[in-house]
Amino acid sequence: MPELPEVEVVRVGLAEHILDRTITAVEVLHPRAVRRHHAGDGDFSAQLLGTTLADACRRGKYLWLPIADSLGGPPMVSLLAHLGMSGQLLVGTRRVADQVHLRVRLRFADDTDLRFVDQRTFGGLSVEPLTPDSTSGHLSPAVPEPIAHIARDPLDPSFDVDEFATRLRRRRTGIKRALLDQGLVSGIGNIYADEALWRARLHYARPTETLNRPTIARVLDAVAAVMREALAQGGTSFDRLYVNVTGQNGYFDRSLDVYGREDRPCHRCGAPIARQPFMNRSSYFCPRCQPLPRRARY
DNA sequence: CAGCGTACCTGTAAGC
DNA sequence: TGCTTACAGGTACGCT
Repeated sequence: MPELPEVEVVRVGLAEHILDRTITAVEVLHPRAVRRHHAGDGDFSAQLLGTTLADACRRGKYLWLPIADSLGGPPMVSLLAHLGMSGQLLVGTRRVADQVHLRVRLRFADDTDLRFVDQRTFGGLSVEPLTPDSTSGHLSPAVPEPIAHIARDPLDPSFDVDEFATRLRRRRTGIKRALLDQGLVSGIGNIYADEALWRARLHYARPTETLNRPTIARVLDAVAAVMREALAQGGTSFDRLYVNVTGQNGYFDRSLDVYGREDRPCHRCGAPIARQPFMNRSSYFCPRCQPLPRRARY
């Protein structure tokens, strides 16, 4: 469930299903799933056992669940999750059979459980200290230490457009590479980058230093709009790897304008959508609506 | 040090 | 049919 809308669908599901329940067992079935927890899987389990998860938070593609403080103060640590390319967080019960790629399970006192299922094991869980937020904005809730460098995402009310524009124009790269840089703006992945650039009519290799303020605002508006629309449809699911906490898939794949539509007609002008290799993957775009700039940065 | 290429995994689908 | 290759929603690390 990789990009922001899909992760937000999961966050909402976690908030509805697993908060304020005592964790009675922690099972790490694949050590790679907790490789970011440097103290090891024994410590990972020990830090969670007997606690409750107080909230479900997200920035970009990262999720975290603050652990209720035993003395009643504000949480000091949190369970941090990243879904990588194929991770799922599923709410189940004792009677649900183990998934093939089940990596970690937290059991709760009421017979429900939270399962981290991940085919490719690029995702993972860890327990991390919470630290005051260093990014811009008036509200400064705590964030897990390893994601302190992750920028705010376009759906964050404290996202600072001016700061983003300044930093973007200092870059010497193409617009798509910049949009995928989670330290500059978070939550955007390969699907929504291509969809937003199509909406903003910009080629993915357009040099960032050539973008003026109105154009940058247009790109950000396109990103936010496509993400809100995707969220309303439960996210994008090409296959059963991408589902919410109860195993339901999203429907935004039907609304995609360019991603995965090579050789099919552009929804605006009818020209065949092009696909080009990009960062070991693909970029999809309309060669007529999004012409190659005179100078290009890939 | 910013920017870019590659490695990390497993599975599916297409090509021969 | 079976083997090989290309590709997949992401990030981290090493090299230049």
